[in-house]
Amino acid sequence: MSKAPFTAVTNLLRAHALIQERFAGELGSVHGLALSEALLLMHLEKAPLRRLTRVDLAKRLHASPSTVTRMAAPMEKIGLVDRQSDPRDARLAYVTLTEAGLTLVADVRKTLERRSAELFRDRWSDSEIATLGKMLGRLTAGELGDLV
Amino acid sequence: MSKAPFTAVTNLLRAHALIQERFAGELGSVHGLALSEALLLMHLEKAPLRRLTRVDLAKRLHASPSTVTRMAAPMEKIGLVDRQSDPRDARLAYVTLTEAGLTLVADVRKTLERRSAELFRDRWSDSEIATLGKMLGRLTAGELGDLV
DNA sequence: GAATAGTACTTGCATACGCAAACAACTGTG
DNA sequence: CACAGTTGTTTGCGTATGCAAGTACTATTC
Repeated sequence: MSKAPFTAVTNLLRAHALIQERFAGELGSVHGLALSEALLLMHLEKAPLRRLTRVDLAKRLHASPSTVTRMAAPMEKIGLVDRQSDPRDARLAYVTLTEAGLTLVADVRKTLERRSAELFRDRWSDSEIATLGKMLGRLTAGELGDLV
Repeated sequence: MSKAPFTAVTNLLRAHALIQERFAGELGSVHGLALSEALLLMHLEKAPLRRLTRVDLAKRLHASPSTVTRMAAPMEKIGLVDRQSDPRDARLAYVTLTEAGLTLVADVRKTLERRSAELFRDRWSDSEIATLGKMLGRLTAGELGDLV
């Protein structure tokens, strides 16, 4: 009965907290966004027609639909996203990326990519980083919404 | 300019969400605890004298001292932890693990270890799990408070 | 030893979030 | 077509959390 799985899980929890700390500050001060808002924009960027319904967004963000509704409201107010309805299904309310949102998300992505690289800057080889990414990806295989 | 670091980070965020989902439910229904409360108890279990000040706990939990204060209150009410003051420094208010807390945390640990093992059950060799744990540990090297 | 600076804890306030309920619209079955 | 069940969205409510300010105590500096 090894404790390796438990070690991996607790270390993952700590690594997650580290990422939150390192990323949230710059994201907020430079782009005025929370990490969760940045993720929302990046999911839209990757989606066909650059739009997703609230429930699809919720699945990708691992959040509840109500959270997405409330996150989208202020982002719509400042013009990063827009609301579209579907002529076939009047229940659907797409969150769509605006031009301003598209511009911002490109910058945000650059910030996040740079911070991610800094996270591994010391003592990590390229192949180690790739291995880590693949292993973590295997844990969540089958989920939708890749951001890269 | 590779995107491997960014891939690793986003996959880690997803893996974290997966763990939250998988662990929170059973932890709540079986032991009546939130994951954060379980982590608090496990940190106390590992600490010398099985006690920590609120700021030390906050560092280990990556939370604010006020959060620890508010987390400890109900756990003190149900007898899992106790409050001790330091005769040398009257500012300090240790959170100490009670006997009941010690008993509970042993069960909680078993639950978490079992769930952790299940997370890797398919398609993971022992050495892969160990490698993943070591890599994640390297990211947070230098932090205090190992839970294993 | 008195003043200043730093540390530990608590509390008021604002924010973020999930759940459950309400509502609207779609789907399928008879 | 009618009606029951399902799905998408919103909103009310309770909870969790961080920040900033306040309080109490300790450490430092002169």
